[in-house]
Amino acid sequence: MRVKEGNKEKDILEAAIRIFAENGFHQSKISQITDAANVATGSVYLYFKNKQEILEKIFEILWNELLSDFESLATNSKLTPIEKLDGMIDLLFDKFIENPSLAIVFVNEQNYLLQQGENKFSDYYTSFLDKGIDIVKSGIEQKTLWSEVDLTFFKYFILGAVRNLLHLWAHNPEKYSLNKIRHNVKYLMKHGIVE
Amino acid sequence: MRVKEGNKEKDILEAAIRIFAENGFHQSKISQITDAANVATGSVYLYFKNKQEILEKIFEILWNELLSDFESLATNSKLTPIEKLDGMIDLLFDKFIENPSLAIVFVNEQNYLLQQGENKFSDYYTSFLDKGIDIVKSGIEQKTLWSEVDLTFFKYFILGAVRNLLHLWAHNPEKYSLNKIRHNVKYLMKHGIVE
DNA sequence: ACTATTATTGAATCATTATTCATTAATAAT
DNA sequence: ATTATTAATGAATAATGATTCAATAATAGT
Repeated sequence: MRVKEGNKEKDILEAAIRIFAENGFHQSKISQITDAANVATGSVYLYFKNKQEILEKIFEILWNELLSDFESLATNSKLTPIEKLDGMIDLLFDKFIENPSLAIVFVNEQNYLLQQGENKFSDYYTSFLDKGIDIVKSGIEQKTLWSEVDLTFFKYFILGAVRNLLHLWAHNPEKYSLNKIRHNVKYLMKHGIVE
Repeated sequence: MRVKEGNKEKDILEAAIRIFAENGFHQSKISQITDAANVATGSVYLYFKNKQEILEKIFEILWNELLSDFESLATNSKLTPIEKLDGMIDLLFDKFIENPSLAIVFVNEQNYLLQQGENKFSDYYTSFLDKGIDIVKSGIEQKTLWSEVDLTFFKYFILGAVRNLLHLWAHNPEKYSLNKIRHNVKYLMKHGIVE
C-alpha cells in the first residue's frame, strides 16, 4: 500500500498559521494555504473537516501547551505569587517568540472562536484566566500582594494589555524587543504609570 | 419628484452596527442588515459602494467624534496631566455607554480595518494614541507623573487593557457596571496591582 | 510482476451572497 | 392631470471560493 509522503497535516497547519496571520481567517483562501503548504486542494479535506477546523486545531494545540505550562508554574511551591505572575507573562511571551504569526492568529481570531459557541474554547480561556486569579488571591492572603482593584477586572485588564503588546511585536518582531516589552508589562502590572 | 422617505442611510448604519456586533463583520449578510433596517436589499447600494464601506463609515463617524472630544480635553489648560489621562478614559467609556454594540464593533473590527491599508484609519489611530502620549510627556516634564516605562509600550498596554474591558462590558452591559470598570482602569493605570 | 490498499490530486461542482438593474413608486413642478 | 425626476425595490445575475470525488499514484505484500 501507499505510504504517507511526509507530514502533510503539519505542513497544512504551519502554512495556515502564516496565511491566517497575513490575511485574517476569513480573507484566507484554501488555495492560498495549499499553495503555501505545497499540497493539493483536496488534501486539506483528508486531514480537516473544513476550513474552520484548521483554525480550531491551531488553537487547540496552542491552548493545551499553554495550559500545561501554566499548570506546572502555578503548582510550583518554591515561587512567590509575584514570581508566579511574572512567570505567567514569561510563559506567554516565550510561547510566541519563535512564531510571531501564531501570536497574530491568537490575538486576532480568539474572539471569533469564542463567539462560535464551541465551548471547548471558552473552557480553555476561563481555566487560563482563573489560574492567574488564584495566584493573585494567594498573594493577597499571604500579604505579599494587595490591591484596591476587583480581580475580575484585573484579569481582563492585564490580558488585554498583553494581547495588544503581543500584536504590536508580532507585526514587527525586528523593531521591538520582546524582552523589553515583557519587562515593561511586568512593571506596569505591578506599579502603574505614577510610580 | 419623489422625496426621501426618511433617513435610510442612518437606518442602515444603525442596523449594521447591531448585526456586525452580533455576528462579526465577515459573517454578517447584507440581507440581515436590510431586514433589520427595514429597507430593500438594493437600497444599501444607493448609500454605500459596498459592504466594506458600511463598516468604514461606522468607524469614520466614531473616530471623528472621539478625536474632536480628545482634542478639547488635551488643550484644556485647567487640567493636570493626571486629570487629562483620567478624562481620556472617561471619554472613551462615555462614547460607548449608550451603545454597547458599537463598542463590540470597535473592538473586534479595528485590527481588520487597520490591516486593509486604508491609511485614513491608521492616521486616526496614531493621532489618538499620540494625544495620550503628549499628555504623559507633559506630566513627566512637570514632575506630576513619572515612570520607569517606555511610553510606546505604555500606550499599547493601556489601550489593549481598555479595549478588552470594553469588550467584556459590551457583551454583558447588565452584569458589569461601566463605572466600576472605569474606576478600576484608572487605578490600575496609575498604581498597578502591588500597591 | 501483480494486486490490494491507502494517499494524493485538482478539475468540476455546489452553495453562498454580494451586487446589479429593470421595474415600480412617490412626489414636485408645470 | 400630466410629466419629469428621483427614491426604492427585490428578483436575477455573477463571482467567489469551499468542498467533493473520480481518477491517478505510490508502495507493501504476495
